[in-house]
Amino acid sequence: MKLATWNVNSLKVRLPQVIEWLARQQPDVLCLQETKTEDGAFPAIALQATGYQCVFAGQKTYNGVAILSRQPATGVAVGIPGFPDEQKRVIAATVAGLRVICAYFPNGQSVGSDKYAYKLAWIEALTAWLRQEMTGHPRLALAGDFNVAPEARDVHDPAAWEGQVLCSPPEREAFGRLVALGLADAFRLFDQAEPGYTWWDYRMAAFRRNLGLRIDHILLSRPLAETCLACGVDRLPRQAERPSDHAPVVAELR
DNA sequence: ATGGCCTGCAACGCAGGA
Repeated sequence: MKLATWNVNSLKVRLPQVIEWLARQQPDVLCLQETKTEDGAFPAIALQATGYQCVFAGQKTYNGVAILSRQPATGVAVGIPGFPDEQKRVIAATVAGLRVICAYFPNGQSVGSDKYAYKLAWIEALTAWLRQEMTGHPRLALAGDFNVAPEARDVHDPAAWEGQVLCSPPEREAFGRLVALGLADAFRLFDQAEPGYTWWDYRMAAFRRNLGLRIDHILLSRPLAETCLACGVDRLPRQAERPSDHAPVVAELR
């Protein structure tokens, strides 16, 4: 079972790359973020033609999440219960006995901003909900763009990023509370030869210089972590023409 | 040199991303 997550930064622009990537990687489940596509315009037919079913929750211009899967998705839920939010950032579904939560965490813009406060409140609400969700779904995966680099080693220049948004102590503590629910960062289950950056700025030739951050993650509940065989970042799509600024993260489960 | 790029919307520049 292969589980993946990819912030595509517009599904409309990236659809050919997504289809190509599905054919090459053949994941069982792919979580997408920043589809920026209203539900009526979601390319479900084109994706079905590649052998994937889709559940999605989108809006115009911003945000938007989807779960693509070979097997049918059941128990589909959109948003965080009890946290009213116009922004389409969460979709959950059960696929082949796996509870998959696909999430696009708020960016937070800058420390101390309104968007930053929203980000922290959003993560807190997600955490409270997942605490409940995990009791009913022991085999649970939280995959997506967390917009948090958990540790200094997840940042190409920790000194420059110190205290900045994506790296600030409150964000990292919020990430820690999520992990403390009993979730494991799949990438860190293994000794990694690479830093595992998943995002590089479009500017400054950041990808070529590997000036990246590891902000996209797959967190696994303990029963799932025990079955995890590998986890890594596929940098290939970041080298494409008109790439997303994020690369996919892939976890292999037994 | 704190800006450089990309996307969508709708307008010929803006917000937002990270």
